[in-house]
Parts: sequence; C-alpha cells; structure tokens
Amino acid sequence: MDPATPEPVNVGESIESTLALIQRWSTRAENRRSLHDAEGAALSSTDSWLLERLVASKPIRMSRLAEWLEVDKSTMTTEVKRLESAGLVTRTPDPADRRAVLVSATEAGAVAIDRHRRIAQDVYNTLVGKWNEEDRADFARLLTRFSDELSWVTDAVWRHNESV
Amino acid sequence: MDPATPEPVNVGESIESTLALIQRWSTRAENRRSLHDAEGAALSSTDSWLLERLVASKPIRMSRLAEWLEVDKSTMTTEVKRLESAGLVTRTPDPADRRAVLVSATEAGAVAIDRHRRIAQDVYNTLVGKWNEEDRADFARLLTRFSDELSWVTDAVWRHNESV
DNA sequence: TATTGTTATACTCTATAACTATA
DNA sequence: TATAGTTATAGAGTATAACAATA
Repeated sequence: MDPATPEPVNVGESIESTLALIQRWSTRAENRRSLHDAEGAALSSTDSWLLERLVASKPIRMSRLAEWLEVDKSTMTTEVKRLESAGLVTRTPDPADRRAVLVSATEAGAVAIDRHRRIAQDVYNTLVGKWNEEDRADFARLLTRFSDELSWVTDAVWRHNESV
Repeated sequence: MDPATPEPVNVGESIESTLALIQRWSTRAENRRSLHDAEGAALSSTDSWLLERLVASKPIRMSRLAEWLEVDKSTMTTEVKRLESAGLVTRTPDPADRRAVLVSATEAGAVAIDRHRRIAQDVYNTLVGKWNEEDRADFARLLTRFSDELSWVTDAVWRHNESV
C-alpha cells in the first residue's frame, strides 16, 4: 500500500527473545506447579499436553500417542505409567490386537485438565487485562496464526541447514 | 469508542494453547538441537539463556547467576560445569573473596550464542515471512509487551490462588 | 555465625538398545 | 519377519540437604 517500502521489522528477534523467556518461565513455573493443583493432581506440561489429547480423542494406542506427541514409545510407557499411578488415565489391552494397549483419560483426568486449562487461561487473561480490546484481539489472532505456522518450523530448520 | 461493548476476546485461551504448543515444540526441538551446531556446540535453552547473559554481562559470581536465572545454586554448579566442559565458559576464583567463583563466556561461547540466536531469528523470520508488514509489526510489538507482562505472571498466579 | 559454592542424592522427562509377546 | 510395547540404562536439568571453605 505504502509506495515507500518501510524498514522491515525484525520480528524474528522479538520472537526469539520472547520465546526464550517463555521457555525459561515455563521451566520455572513447572517447579511451582503445585500452585495449580489444590486437588492433588500436579500436571506438568507433558502431562497436560497428553491429557488434553486423551480427553479429546478416546481410547488410543500407545504407538499412536507416541507418534502424536513425537516422542519415543519408551517415553510414552514411562509417561502413561506415571499418569496411571496418578489415576488420570487407564490402560486396557486392545481386544482386537493383543500386542496393543489402549489408553484413555479417566474422569479425574478430564477434571484435572479442565481445571488446569481454566487456571492458565485466567492467569493469561489477567496478564493482558489492562490491554485495550483491539490489542487483545490482535494478539489472540496473531498468536494463533503463529502457532499454526509453528507446525512447519521443523521443516524451516531443515531448509535453513540445507542452505548453509 | 464503540458504544456497544463488544464480546471480549478470550485471549487467555489463545495464549494458553499457543504457549502449550511452543513448550511442546521446544521440547522436541531441543532433541534436534544438533541441527543448530554444525560447529559442535549444542545449546539447550538453558545453555543459551545462561550464555546470553554471560556474554552481555562480564565475570559474574555463581550466586548472582543463580539468582538471575532463578535456579538453585547447586543447579548452577551443574550447568556451569557442563558449559565449562564444552569450552563455552570459564570459571576463575574471585581474588576479592576466595569463597566466590567468577564465571565468564569464552570466545567460543560468544560465537556459539551468536550463531544460535541468528539461526533462531532466521527460522522465525521465515515463519512469518508471508505475513504482511503490519501484522508482523503488530505481532512483534504485542509479543514484546506480553513478555514484559510475563515477568509478573508469578504474582498473578499467587493472586489467583489466594482468591480461590 | 553467615555466606559461597560443591557434593550426594533424587525425581522428571527424554532417548537408545535389548527384549518379550503377538501378528 | 515385523509390529506393539516394556525394561534397562543413560543423560539433562532441576531440587534439597549436608558439607567445606572462607568471611
């Protein structure tokens, strides 16, 4: 629109430093995750990522879960066992293929993830509580868009390295 | 401005799901961090957080570093030893106080963090490469603003829990 | 006695490799 | 032989507690 092309913003720099901060903050926040579980169910980010999907999907195989979360199958074994001990998921043998195990969220699991998500949303809403409505809407929109792009970032890294 | 108050956007929801994705992505990306180090220096997010500060500051005590990164002093010992083995930082006794240790980044450390940051920025710039300039600028601005707010999030969590 | 840092130990989250059971 | 999952083992990154050296 503007005939004089403006100096392009180095968004990469903002993103890089912000994401570094967020990662850092998450690491610390996890150590305080007891704040999130007056009910006794402490959800790490891995836990919530997994539970959210279990609640949304329905009985699913270990192998599919591992694919989904992009972790090794042995990692899934460990993680699911932990959640099982906490009573948040159940494991049942797949009658159709006796090698396989079907995982699903328990009622307690569904409650825990819901509570977890609600608290997180409250906190974030509080964080941007003083922003004007337009900024809030823009941020939500752009963040969502960014998260969509993020799905492709691995490819981007590969392309970068091939070209170096 | 608008007399009819519009439906407020649930930014918290966007933020919550995006940050979960980012965390998740980081976890996976870290396992591929070799992509970032053709030169042999693999930087985890903790590494880069620490190095960035060391390069910017100059010889600094373990205790100050631990405060800064908000980790335990024993964690700092472990982390700094790892970076020292990799040749990215040096530790020298503080002549002014023989209990203390001064940590600084080596030349290799400075190179590694610079390279790391540059690659990350490139990747993110590629990610938003197709956005129009206005969206890019807005995103950078709002993200930076958000990261400023984030510094206060711990307090927000506390306030939330107190009110529950 | 208080402060700086290290060591010992443990827990989470991840991976690889070797293994078992089933297909 | 190939696939689904578990177990054994290891490494990163964190914490707490006990300790040593210095102030």
